[in-house]
Amino acid sequence: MTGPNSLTLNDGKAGMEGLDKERINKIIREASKGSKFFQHAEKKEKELQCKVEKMLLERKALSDQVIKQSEVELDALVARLESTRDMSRDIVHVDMDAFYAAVEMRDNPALKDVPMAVGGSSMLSTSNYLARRYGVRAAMPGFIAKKLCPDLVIVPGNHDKYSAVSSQIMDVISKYTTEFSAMSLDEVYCDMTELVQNRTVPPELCPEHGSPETVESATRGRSPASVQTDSGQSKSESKNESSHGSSILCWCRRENVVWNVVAELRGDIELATQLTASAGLSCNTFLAKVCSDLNKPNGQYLLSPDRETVLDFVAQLDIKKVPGIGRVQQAYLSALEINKVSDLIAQRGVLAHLFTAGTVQFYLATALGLGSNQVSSEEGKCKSMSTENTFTDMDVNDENNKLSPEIKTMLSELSATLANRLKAENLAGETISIKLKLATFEILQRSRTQTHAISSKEDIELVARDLLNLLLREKLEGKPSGFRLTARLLGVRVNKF
DNA sequence: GCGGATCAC
DNA sequence: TATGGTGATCCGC
Repeated sequence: MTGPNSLTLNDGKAGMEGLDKERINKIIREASKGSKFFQHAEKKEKELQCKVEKMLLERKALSDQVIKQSEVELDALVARLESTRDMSRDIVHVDMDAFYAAVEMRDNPALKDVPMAVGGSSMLSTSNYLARRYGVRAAMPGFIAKKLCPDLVIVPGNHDKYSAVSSQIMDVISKYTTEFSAMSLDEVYCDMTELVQNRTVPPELCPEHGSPETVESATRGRSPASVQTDSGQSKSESKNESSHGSSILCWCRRENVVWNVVAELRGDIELATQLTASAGLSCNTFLAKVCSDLNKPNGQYLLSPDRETVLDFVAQLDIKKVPGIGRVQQAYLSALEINKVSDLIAQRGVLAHLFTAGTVQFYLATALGLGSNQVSSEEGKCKSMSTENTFTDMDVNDENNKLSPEIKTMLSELSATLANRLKAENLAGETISIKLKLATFEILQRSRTQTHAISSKEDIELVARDLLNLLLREKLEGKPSGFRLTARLLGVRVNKF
């Protein structure tokens, strides 16, 4: 009933189907119990439950009539959103399979047949598929992972190496299209539209310009053997199901081409890196991303650029697979018995009263299968830069309630690091923020906007120290003398470049 | 503009 | 023993 939280397994990742969640969650809770992290997570969980219950009360107060009224109003928005639908682009989401773990397995064959993860005892970056069978996954502390899987091998990460491999991957992709953008070292959106168009035979020259049957068999005939045996091929057969009429045959042709282009791209990535990638092929980034997960690992899935096909696809989609819907949204939605994307449309009249206009619009766009269809553009410039560090618990104030020397040293180091990074990109910003995570895991942030942009270590440190002083004074208000504010993380950020 | 929250990777 | 770092965005003041 209650949604996932920081103390339960998030099994949304590929390779984690059919696990014994009960048992795994018990072990996770057992390992966490009593810790400050656990207490904080429990507190947050209770707060969320309260908000959910408050929302349910609001829901109860809504009359059928007022809901109906909103439905009608929202139908205008749905129509407006529908009018923006553009299925003309071939957007591909390429996602490396268990990237960091795969690199380590490639370079050390002894790791190939054992459950392993990359990271340390306090945090894992990723795990291989064997480890996922035990519930071991990214963002899980290593010591808990060890309880779930005592034989787990944890290898320290090597970011420089992953970065170098990532460059190789980008090089391969750039041979296909210049329109791509990397979301991380292992995840890229590509726009293959031009390439597909250049490779597509015009319909009048297409020899299979006959029945959908003909095209279907021709599709198979032209596919290289490696593609036919691809784990995604069986799913892809549905791509021609809704083909009617000659204009649709054109689409089939386009789908066939993009399918083969992406299979070729994945093959080239594997040749260059000995690592496998999965891909989602669709007409916008939202759908492509969802699709890239469906035939993981080492597979691809194509969703036809056909309105009915897209609507059917998103309707049955699990709400937690939607990028942008995290554990909190999921808690709200599941309390409303919204578990599939189709439920969003069915309950649109309710949503209108419980969420902001922006959120409702996002939900409706999602239910229509709409999303961005440009991958690069959109101001690739960064808008903020930050540096933060977690350390063993540290007093923020000294016996005179001034900033402790340790915290001042930390602030100085962070300011220097940030100033160097800013300098490397020739950036300077007007707004300075500090972030403090207390030993209780509570997070506090303070910021100030200057009248001019700054970038030097000294300037940043001066403002940041002032902010930290103000925060300390605020937090010591009404506290007995001898009270110590204890922190586990300090961060500095610059923005408004 | 600010501070808290949420989300992704 | 032990629960990350970076960047973006949104909401309600």
